Amino acid sequence: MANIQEIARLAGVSTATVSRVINKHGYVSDLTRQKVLGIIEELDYVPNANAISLKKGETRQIGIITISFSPIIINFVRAFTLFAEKNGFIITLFITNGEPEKELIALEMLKRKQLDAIVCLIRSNEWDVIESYARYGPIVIWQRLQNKNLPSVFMEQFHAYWTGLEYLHSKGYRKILSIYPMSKGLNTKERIRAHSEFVKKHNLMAYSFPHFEDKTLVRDGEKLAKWWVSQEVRPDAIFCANDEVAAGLMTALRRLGFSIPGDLGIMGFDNTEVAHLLDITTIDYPIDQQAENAFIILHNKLNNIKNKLNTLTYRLVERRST
Amino acid sequence: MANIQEIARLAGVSTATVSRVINKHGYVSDLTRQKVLGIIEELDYVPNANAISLKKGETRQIGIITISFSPIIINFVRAFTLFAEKNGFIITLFITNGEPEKELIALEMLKRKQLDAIVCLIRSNEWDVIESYARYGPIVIWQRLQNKNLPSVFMEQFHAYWTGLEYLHSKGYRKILSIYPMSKGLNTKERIRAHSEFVKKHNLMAYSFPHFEDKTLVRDGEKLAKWWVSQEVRPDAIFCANDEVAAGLMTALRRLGFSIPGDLGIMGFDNTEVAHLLDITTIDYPIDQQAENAFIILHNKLNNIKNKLNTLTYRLVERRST
DNA sequence: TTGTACGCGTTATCAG
DNA sequence: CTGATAACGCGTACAA
Repeated sequence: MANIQEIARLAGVSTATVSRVINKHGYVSDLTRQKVLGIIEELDYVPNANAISLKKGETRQIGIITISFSPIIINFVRAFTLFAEKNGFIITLFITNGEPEKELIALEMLKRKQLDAIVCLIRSNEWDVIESYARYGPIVIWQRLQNKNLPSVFMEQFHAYWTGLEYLHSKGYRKILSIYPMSKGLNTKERIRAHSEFVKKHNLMAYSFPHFEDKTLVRDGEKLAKWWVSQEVRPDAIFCANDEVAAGLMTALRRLGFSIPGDLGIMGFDNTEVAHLLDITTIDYPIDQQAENAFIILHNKLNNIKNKLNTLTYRLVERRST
Repeated sequence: MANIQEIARLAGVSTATVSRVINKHGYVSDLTRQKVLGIIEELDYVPNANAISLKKGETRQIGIITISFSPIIINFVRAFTLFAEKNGFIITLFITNGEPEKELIALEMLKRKQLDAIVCLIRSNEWDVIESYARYGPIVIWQRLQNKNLPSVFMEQFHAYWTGLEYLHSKGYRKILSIYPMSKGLNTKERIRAHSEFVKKHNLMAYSFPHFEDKTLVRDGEKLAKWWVSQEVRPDAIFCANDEVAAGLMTALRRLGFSIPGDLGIMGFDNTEVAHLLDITTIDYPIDQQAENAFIILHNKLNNIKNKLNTLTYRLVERRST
């Protein structure tokens, strides 16, 4: 396959000139530029990416690690990809299925200079393992974490959750059940804290329900519907871990003939598409801006600059499920 | 960061020796090997992947292109990744969302030598565009296609589908409705052909239903349930485009109080996990072997060898939905 | 405006 | 068993 030297030879110029034409650096006369471009066209020449990477010490590839896909993850990836591509980066996806070795492949690629940076959405290895790779290139985390080597774009959820609870209270709900996402996550802890302080503040200790954690799927919501139906004393509102759970819960109950919000108030979290579709009250959680922040952090580290991050703000979106 | 020269200097040997130690080529005395390995360990050295790629003219990275995820695609990717990793390749996923430019990113990476080969599961560009990249490296296709530059691992579906239909007939079903997957696909055409010949053979022209295409999701199956309920003259069996549609259909109908297979026989296709889970009769479609074949084809082309492909065989899996 | 020459980090050939 | 050294293909001072 043709290389830069062949182009140079055929165009009757030096490789430096060809390089200048390709990269639009420095001065090249129009005549030689045309000449060179002609040959490039003719030979269908493209620069060898590996040579460039070796020379520049960067691949302009960023890896994104996740265990699997959920709507909010897809949104994050989509948004991040947009920003990255605008800046000439390519995204490589690593779906680990929870296997630590798969995650290590990405981490090793960072170490071996095949990746310039990594975004870790949902990890499979212990934090200290991931942290040990931070010296090889910037790694940004999505989950909440306090670690000076692993910046995180998490958004504090206590107040957002509190806002949701207060809203439900203002609508007259008193027997409120909270459904929590991943049990190991700090966000879950924050929500639990918000809920228990809320219960204390309004003196709602009397209404206690089982503790539901690790509920993040539509199916979880559907199962929840069965549970709700089977209860003697039912919650009058359920604040779901995310919009998917809320959607599963709502559709399952309606299918069984119950009325939402007549029989039960339902609230989601994240404001993903399904919440819009099914008219579910939810908390808008600015995932696009988190993705942009993730990119800005990496970009800053890569270029030793200090562009400002977006300040993230949640927002209650009132719809017709409450 | 440390490079091979520094290791050589510190170990008091030449870079050639260090390279030999790393790659386990040729002869190195135990003593110097230990010495070199010690320094490598000490400096936490890893070879720079870009330099190796440049030198060897290969990256040992294979790209997989798909529009999005479905269970069967996930299975393919999982299986392919297994074979690839066993042979020292890394997989990069390109999820295009149907945008041709995203697909072009992968294709361009092949051209620029960042990818050694590509598997195209579901394309977004026209075939001739994809074909024009075949000169830069092996590309294997999943969908059915006749093209000498683009080998395909598709599996002929006419007989498999025919087998399914004959099975339904043997169980006494006469009013059989077929649901088809992607309308543009050749597989759909094959299935339509099988169905119409089947109808002719058994003289079932009297029972005709609307034509359903592009049904591949659980949701599609659920909608189908509504349609079925609303009909005056109902099919007595539905041969679904895949297991997901079958699953959606079955669960929705059971939820409405119908009995499967009492009121309706349901048959899936692919034999993915959900068919096992819900006990759905289906056609086992050996996706793992297709994935392995895809890898074998690429591997053969890359190394100019001729390993044999698996011969693919479908199989009817009788369960309790018919 | 253009060319020369070196270095990026490896592997592999050839000589010792 | 080990060491020089020439590629691999490109970008870029520095010189002209």
